[in-house]
Amino acid sequence: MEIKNVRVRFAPSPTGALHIGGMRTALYNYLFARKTGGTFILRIEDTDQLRYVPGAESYILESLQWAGLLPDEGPGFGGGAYGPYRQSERKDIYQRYAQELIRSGHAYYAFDTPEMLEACRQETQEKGESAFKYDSQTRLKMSNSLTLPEEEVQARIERGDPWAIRLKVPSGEIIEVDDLVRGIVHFQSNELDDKVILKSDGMPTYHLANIVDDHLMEITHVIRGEEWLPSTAHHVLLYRAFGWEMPRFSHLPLILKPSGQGKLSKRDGVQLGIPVFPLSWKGDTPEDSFTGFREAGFLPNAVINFLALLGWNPGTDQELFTLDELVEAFTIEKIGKSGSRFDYDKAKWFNQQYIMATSDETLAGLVRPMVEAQGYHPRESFLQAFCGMMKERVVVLSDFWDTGRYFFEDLVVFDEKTIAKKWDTGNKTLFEGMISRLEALESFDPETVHQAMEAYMQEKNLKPGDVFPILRIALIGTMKGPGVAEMLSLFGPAELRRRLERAFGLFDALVSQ
RNA sequence: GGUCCGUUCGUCUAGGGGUUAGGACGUAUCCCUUUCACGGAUAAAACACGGGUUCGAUUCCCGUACGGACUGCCA
Repeated sequence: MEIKNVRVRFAPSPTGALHIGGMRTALYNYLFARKTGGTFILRIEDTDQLRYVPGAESYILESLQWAGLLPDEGPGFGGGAYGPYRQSERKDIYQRYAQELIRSGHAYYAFDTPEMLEACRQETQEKGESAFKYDSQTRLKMSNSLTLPEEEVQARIERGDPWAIRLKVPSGEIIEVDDLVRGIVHFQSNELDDKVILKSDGMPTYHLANIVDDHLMEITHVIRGEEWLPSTAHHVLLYRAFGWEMPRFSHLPLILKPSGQGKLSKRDGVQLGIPVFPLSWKGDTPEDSFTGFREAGFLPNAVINFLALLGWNPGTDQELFTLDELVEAFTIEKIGKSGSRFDYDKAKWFNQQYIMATSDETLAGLVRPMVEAQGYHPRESFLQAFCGMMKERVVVLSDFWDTGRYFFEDLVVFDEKTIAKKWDTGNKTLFEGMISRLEALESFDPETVHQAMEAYMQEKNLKPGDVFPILRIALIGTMKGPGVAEMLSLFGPAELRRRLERAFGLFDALVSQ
């Protein structure tokens, strides 16, 4: 057999925001392409002008960019020999091939309007029969170029009557699909309906467009969602009708709702308050607007890592992967067959792991806009040190501000219970003595600060429990947070005196109430 | 309803004719510790059911149940 270069495509429809499941499909295609030294192609399937949503295509591009899954070919990415990559720009190509199918007897004109078909469906449903299907059993009762005389067909077409082209599914055949994930799947052609392949508006349906493009673009492997498995039989028929070689198919398991049943939908995101899209999307209505993983404070590598392991695993205990490591480990054979539930807790865990592994400098760059949006402009060294001591205490990027805001602003609320229990106005002079001692320090690194405190505490016969909780709350208002010496070091002598004196005043007021 | 796909701890999953059925998230407890986290340790927790095949099935086959996808001139 001829060995061809692998060419795979990610073919989303620009009907809205790109779902996280689509993101995973893109990822697996990307990984397979990189692993095999092949080509990763982006194709925009915009043959449905009714469902077309402006901005969706750029959303898809931005999502892929954010995730680091850049196509080798696609709209705006070159690869001229195979373009264009938007199906709406390939209309005439599909029409040519549809005509070829008519000539070879594999397809026919159908004049039945959507309204008439709807009536047929209604009727069978009311009679309690199984759903109406336009197939080898019923097509001779409908109005099409199989039942109408040749002259009538011509007359209708010339008159401008609307028509569509349907695939003429042969009867009595067994169709075999050899799926790389699922093995061999059989279909009886008698069960298949005569799918519309060219719509009355002159656009192809997915079925035709997908086969023609995959052939013309020399796609070798089709990796797509499981929802396509049932129509793959039609696709096989199309390849046969054209006499074209088929790509290999791999149908990916679905991503399921976090709880309950069914596949993950955008509704789950808003209902549970969790992101199910890579980036935020602003639709026409609040119900059609979503927060993305990026805006929820996730790092792209964490999302990629999480997604990669949802339905695939390398067969080892490794959980953390760089993109390059994923490429190295990825094989289609290791893709699972059953649907995977979307586990947001696991996603957060991945994010935390990635944040901890990110340098303070990089983190500061990500956190700065959030802090500045609040009106604070910390020194870079301060911000970096802040990120360094907070990064193992946050899960998403926004936590840096949410749980660390009191490093920038003066506290207005503090852990009153602990203060009521621990604060003794009479001890204030002891703390003031400690402040003076610290101010006299030549070096202000955490280690020196800590030693000075220990020495002072020993001198004055103070216990850690009498000192640390009070300082901690006086500094940032809460019992949660980095080590006290670290924080003192971060603030430096002047700011530490300011914060402590202000807080002690607050404590006095509280206790005297 | 019909067609197709699937089923190992709560979740993501490894494994595969003979295993104490392994790991991770989450949960609980403990250790580390000035707090919180991080890190470490321990624990509870799974082969849907019924028939075969076999000396032996969680693993192979067939049913059943359950779940899912598809069933548009949507993709």
